[in-house]
Amino acid sequence: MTFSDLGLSPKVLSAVTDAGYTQPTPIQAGAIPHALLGKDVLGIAQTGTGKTASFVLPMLTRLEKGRARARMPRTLILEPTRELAAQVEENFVKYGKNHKLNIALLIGGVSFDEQDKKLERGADVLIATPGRLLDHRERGKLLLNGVEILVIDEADRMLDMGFIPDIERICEMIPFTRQTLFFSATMPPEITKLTEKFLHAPVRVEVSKAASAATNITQRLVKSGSKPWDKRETLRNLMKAEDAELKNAIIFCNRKVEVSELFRSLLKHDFDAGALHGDMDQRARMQMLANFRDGKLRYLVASDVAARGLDIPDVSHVFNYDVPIHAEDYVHRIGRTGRAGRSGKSFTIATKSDTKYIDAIERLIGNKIEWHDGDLSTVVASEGGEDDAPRRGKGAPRRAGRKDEDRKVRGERKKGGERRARHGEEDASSVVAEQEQPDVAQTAVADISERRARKEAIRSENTERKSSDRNEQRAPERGDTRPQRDNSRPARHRHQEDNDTTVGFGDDMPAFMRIVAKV
DNA sequence: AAAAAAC
Repeated sequence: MTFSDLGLSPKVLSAVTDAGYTQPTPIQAGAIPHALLGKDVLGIAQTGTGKTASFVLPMLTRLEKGRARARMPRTLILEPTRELAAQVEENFVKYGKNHKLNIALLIGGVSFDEQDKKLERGADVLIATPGRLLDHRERGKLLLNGVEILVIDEADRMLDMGFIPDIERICEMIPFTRQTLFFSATMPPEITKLTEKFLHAPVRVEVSKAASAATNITQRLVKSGSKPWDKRETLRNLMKAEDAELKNAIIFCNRKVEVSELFRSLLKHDFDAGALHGDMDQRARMQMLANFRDGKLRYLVASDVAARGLDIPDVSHVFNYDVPIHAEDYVHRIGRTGRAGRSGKSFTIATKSDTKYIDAIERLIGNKIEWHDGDLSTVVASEGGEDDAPRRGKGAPRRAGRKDEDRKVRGERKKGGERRARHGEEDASSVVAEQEQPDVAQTAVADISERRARKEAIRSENTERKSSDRNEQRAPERGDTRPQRDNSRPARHRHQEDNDTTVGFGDDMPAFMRIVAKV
């Protein structure tokens, strides 16, 4: 079976060939012929199975006929996260290089202006996260009754994220005559109900994933004391020990604050690290990811926003700074390494309180994970020692110093207990970034949240001048999860970083995918 | 014990 057997147009085939692919993955072989015939498809597949191309390629073929009208996109792809949406856009650019298509990416955290312009011009392909899409519609900038093909991607994840009501609303805005391509890794009852409601006689294409994680990933548990400084020290030792083998690594934390804390700590220890989590402003998110992909950053500290779907080829190591609470996340996280049949290594830092989560993970993958250097019974409670601490006065008692340091690493945020406004994203910080690094502010997208933040900053300056906490919070800080430290590098447009292994097929096909393809 | 997503 080759791509030329699937019925794709010459333009699409040529782009696929240029990208170096000849053999479709099971999901592609199963879905593409039906999608080309205009049938609804229910694809049950994980990310990394070549799922994206299984809708991008037939859509491109079908889009060759007809033209888009202003504000009336011809196709719509819904994605749960901004990064995934951007990644799908990259795929359209890559495989649509022989087409003249207008592609619009509607995601939060960036300016409306550019998105409006693209809608106005008429989008052949509209890729969106649900919130921003609905926002545009409510502003009257978008009509969905011209949509011919609707793609709902990662439906089960949308369910986890509470997007289903939004998805239903959007589905109801699009004519019945549309074609719907629906993808989900799992089929919980809510998702089945959704497919019954919105799909018409779908062809079911299922790629079963082996229950256990790929065998080319070496997995180890690493014992650690449970205090943050213990865990950071454990991690650093591990990173140093693996240095020779380590090309690049993603370090997963369970919480966004932990991402920030660990990131700052690693910087302090001169590790070449970036950070990625959902409360960072969009420019910083994009830039961190691009820099990591380009090899400008060796380590990426991330929340589970990076656990699924994101295509970062050739990560040599995954470290779980925290044991994931949901066993499934473990499989997704370590699946960021060992791609393309390469070998990968994953280390999971475990403390005494993690045992029940480890048990659940081992049950899910059907295997015991080996301990790297003895199990938790040999762990000693932490007392004193050096961590991130810069030099302190001699007299300072060690324990207190540690805690003090820990708070320092955590940043001033802890002090005032102030909480950042939810929708201001990283609020005033982007203003700081702008003042400090005008070059980036110029090249970066004009960010509406930045303008809001600026207003917010001015207002709080007027009303809360007395509060030193407040002022401190706005002070520039090197070790923040915000873009400051990378601002010296010009922002690159996402189209320029053309990873040639964006879709999980060809030589990037994980072993588990070859197992079954039921059509 | 979390994360994600509009402003």
